Amino acid sequence: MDIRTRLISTAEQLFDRYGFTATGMDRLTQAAGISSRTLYKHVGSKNGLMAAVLNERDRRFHRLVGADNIDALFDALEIWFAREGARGCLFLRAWGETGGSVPEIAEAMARHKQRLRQRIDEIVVAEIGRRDDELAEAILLLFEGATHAATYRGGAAVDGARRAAHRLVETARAPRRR
Amino acid sequence: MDIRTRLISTAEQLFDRYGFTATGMDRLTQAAGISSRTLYKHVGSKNGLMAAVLNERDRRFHRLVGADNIDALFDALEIWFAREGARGCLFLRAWGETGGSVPEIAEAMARHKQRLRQRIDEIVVAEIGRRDDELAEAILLLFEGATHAATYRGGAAVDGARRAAHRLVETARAPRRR
DNA sequence: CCCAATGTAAAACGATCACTTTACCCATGC
DNA sequence: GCATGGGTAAAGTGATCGTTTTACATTGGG
Repeated sequence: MDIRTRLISTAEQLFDRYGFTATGMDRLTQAAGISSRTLYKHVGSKNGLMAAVLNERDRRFHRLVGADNIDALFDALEIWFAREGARGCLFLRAWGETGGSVPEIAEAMARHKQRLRQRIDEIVVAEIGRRDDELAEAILLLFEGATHAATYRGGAAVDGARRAAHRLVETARAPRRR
Repeated sequence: MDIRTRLISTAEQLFDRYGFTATGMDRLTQAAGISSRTLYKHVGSKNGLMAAVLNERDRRFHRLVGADNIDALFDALEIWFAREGARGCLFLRAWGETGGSVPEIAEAMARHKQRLRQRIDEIVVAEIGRRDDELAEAILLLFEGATHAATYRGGAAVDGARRAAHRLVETARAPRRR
């Protein structure tokens, strides 16, 4: 495996499991099986590594969440949690641990969340045949909620989010008479 | 002001703004205006301080979220964010930064989330006159989603969650004929 | 009146932090 | 046939980490 890929992948795992600040560079180089000199040649700094991890995760996330309907969206989330565990959104965690003051990290998070919202917009159009900002916002909130509630409620959180999303889609499809 | 109260209150602010691990004890003692010896007499350790901060926050949170209807619930969240800013759930952040391996912190988070779920159960009963686990779960997810989405979407996230919750309450009040 | 409690200031603890440097190894390619 | 690029190991950088210690001030109650 490519050395940079291995570095970023092991860093992602350690950051996710133990936190960013709490994970030292020694532990990181040892787990990745590379020297610290090589690490700094590749990513420049710890912040650079964090940003690289986030950008790689964003790519991987959107490769998985590629479908165009509600079920596929929450199925993807369920698969993700089954594979890697649920410890909250890594982008928000990185942003929080750095106090929002590291530009590369803040930007990575902003990009990720913006893309997520776009994907949900597309799903809404595929589901009800037109744009609906209120519905998209609600699904985003359910997705975000499931991401974080899954840390303490497990997979049931994803089920609940999927069901609620379906109900909201139904009311959006056939708006109540008044 | 009582010294312990001042300590925990300033610690809460610093932890929230800059992260737990990134906030050193020196910075903490200086901001609180106390010596490190006094700090350790009061809370024993940094983990002890973190747990104390979380437990105090839980008390404060439930004092604010004391109402028994949907609007009051999300109004409380909006007021909270206006007062203190939105940087994600501090309980989840503490749990994540410590890798979930500090018992006092994991327990503080578990208690907090359990109480939140109970409060929402009560709100559901007050709104529709009976228990409804699916509805309560959905509202919890919207609340959790708003808490985290507000970090990057601002107060609009709370509005969206409130509207979605109202729609779900409506469908639960008058279940669709089939 | 003084003892105990509670606070301060400041230094020291060893460990660990992110990061750099020094010195060396070993392929590949002109 | 040797320079060069990319890697290693390991020591060292000064700073900062959480925590403890030493020595001293203040104050309220028996």
